[in-house]
Amino acid sequence: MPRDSEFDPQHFLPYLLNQAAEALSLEFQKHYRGQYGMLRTEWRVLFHLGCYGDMTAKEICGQARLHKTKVSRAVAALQAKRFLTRRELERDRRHAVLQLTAQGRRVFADLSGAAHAFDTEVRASMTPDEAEILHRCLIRISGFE
Amino acid sequence: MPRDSEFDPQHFLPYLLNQAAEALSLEFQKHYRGQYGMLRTEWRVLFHLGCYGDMTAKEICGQARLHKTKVSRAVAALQAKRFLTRRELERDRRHAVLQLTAQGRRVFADLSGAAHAFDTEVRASMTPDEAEILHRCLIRISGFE
DNA sequence: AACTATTGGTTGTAATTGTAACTAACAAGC
DNA sequence: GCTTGTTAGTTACAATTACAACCAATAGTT
Repeated sequence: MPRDSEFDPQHFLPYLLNQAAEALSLEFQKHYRGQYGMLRTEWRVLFHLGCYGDMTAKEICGQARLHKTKVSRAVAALQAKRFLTRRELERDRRHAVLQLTAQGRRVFADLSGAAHAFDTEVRASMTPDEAEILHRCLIRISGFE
Repeated sequence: MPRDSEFDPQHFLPYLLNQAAEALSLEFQKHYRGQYGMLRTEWRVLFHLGCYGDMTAKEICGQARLHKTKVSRAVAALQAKRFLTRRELERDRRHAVLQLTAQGRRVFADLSGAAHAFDTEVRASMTPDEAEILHRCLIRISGFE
């Protein structure tokens, strides 16, 4: 019996958002973890490289809003799995452009297909209007503007 | 330059949700972490106890959807901080009812006030309609029904 | 060139979390 | 009473993450 039905965890946005995010992430994990033994950050890095093309670790940090140590370790893991290669730039050897291998691209194709299907399924529980508003709110909250 | 503007991380719900949840959680952390040295799970447990009254760890697990080990550790930490006490039930000594101390209630009052203000501020970036739809979608996604 | 600052990225270590195995209390069947 | 099964909660250990210190390459200054 709630003492204060006006404001409880169910109405606190950070909390609710966390619950929802957790629920979906746990569900989708099966695909990248079960099939390819990847961690969440690895999947994200792969997703970014597949969607936006070759880029450096730094660029991924910015785009995906991931800390550089997380990206660094994810890249090392993806490289160990032969999903990507790194090519140092001649003009500045601090940078290394990351590039999916043929195998990496196959994995990306598989997972992004699964992601699309998953996304479609989740959206099936909403009207198009709701989906659009949800998207708009989330973008705004994330601070992408 | 996106290769496939139809489907990218920005349109994948688990991803977007994660970004949004992360952004808000990081922001609100300041309150419970900075002021009271609490961890996220500790804040959640405190929040639940404050909102719903005394209950056992098991009940918190169900309500807050937290694993029992997380709750166990959070309770130990909150107890060490003198924010709650545990009272074993006579009829079944496996259960222990958790109860906020006077100090715990003060902390709860402070933090739930901050939470309310924070929530109000976030909602200020949306129309009431948007807020309501967002809430509905998140509840649905979280699987609370 | 030599000196300092900055940048891209890595690594070490401590803190946190997840998983599974465990303990203690109770319940049910015999 | 003695097994066997369940349940509430804890603990041990492995996996993951965060934070800070670090290294190497480059840029800027003198």
